[in-house]
Amino acid sequence: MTKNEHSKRRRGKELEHDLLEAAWNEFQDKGYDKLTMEGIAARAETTKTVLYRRWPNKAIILINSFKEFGPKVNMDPVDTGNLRDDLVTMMEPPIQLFEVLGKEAVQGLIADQVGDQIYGLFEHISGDEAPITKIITPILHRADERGEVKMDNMDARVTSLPAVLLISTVLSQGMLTKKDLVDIVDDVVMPVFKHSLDK
Amino acid sequence: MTKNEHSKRRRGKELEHDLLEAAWNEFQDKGYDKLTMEGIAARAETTKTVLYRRWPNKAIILINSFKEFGPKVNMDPVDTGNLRDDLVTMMEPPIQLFEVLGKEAVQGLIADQVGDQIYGLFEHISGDEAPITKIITPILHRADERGEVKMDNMDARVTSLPAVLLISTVLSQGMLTKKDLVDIVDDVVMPVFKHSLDK
DNA sequence: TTATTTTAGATACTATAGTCATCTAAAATT
DNA sequence: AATTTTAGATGACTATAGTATCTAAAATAA
Repeated sequence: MTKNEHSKRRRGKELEHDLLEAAWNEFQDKGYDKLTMEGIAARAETTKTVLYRRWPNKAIILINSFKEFGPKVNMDPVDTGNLRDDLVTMMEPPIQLFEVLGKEAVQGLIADQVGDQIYGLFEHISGDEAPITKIITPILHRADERGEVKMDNMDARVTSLPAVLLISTVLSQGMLTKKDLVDIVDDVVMPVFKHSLDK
Repeated sequence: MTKNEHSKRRRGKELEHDLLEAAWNEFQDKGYDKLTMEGIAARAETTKTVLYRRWPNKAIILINSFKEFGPKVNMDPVDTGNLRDDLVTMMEPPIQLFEVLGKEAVQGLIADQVGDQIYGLFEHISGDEAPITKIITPILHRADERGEVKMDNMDARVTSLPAVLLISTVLSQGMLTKKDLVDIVDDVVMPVFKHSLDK
């Protein structure tokens, strides 16, 4: 044994905690592009093998470390009384996320194919459903009761539209502002959702 | 000189042609995931540096080799007389593209950040405009003249919607069928485009 | 307490991306 | 024909991802 001579060998939850903490600190110091498996392992005083045993790549590690060590982003259930404002409100937390993680990381995460897990960063969501589905479903239910939409006529392509447009905005602009949200909702999402009434 | 003893040193267009041909053949043999810069260079009897001098990565090389050596996908200007059918027709060529390149390659190209160049595969498009813009603009002009839309009220987010939805469908399903096109147009794009009339 | 099982840790390895310095052939210019 | 310029050829190099294998510590079962 060459390094770490005095410390006990860590295991299980304790080790996992230390690994994710190292990943989070490494990300803060280096940024997403310079975040490497080697770097994380070195900071945690272990080796890549230990990381790969748990997570398949740095995108997944960062997501998990964010859940443990990142700032808590408030994602309370929304109920403004009308669909349009519910949607805008629902889409605000990702802005905070971009502020915390930065453009480079968010684009990196999307490029690394974990864009659809971005909503999963806000809370622990159980089951196999996409996080966006879990969040939008109660909003649409209430809108349906008020007669604003007809859920029976809305499929996954339609209900996932807010997430799809958030992601494509970030990819094309490297940015996400409040105005983007409002435009997405007013110019695209609302017309599509309303269309569910005339079928 | 160790290899290639008998052939003249190639240059300029001739060399570029050979490199792209090697890339296309290599892609046909190995598939996108196993396509490597080394492999392409070896097949062209040269080295990676020669490739990197021209193109930054394998995604861009494949796109360029497709333009030279891939099958020609018909992308005639569309004019069915109504917006809805123009849109569906406009979106059909990508299906052929997926048939030729395969799921792995298309997802790879999108992951490698060149998804927005997919429409550029159908023809030589000049200028800095996104290819999708060039294709959809005349369609929207005619629709505007017929009173089906109001172009003044449509921004880039709206006009790029067909391309965004094609890409997100491929990413989420790894597939693109005629039914997808029809649903995209009828359930999403048309309601959004029509909405430009009431502002 | 001892034997067994599990899993962390260390080392070495392969594959690929991408860069760099240098050499040299071929084209362009004088 | 001689010289200069351009750009292709080459091998070496670094960085990182990801894997395979072996050793040893900790947990557990006996």
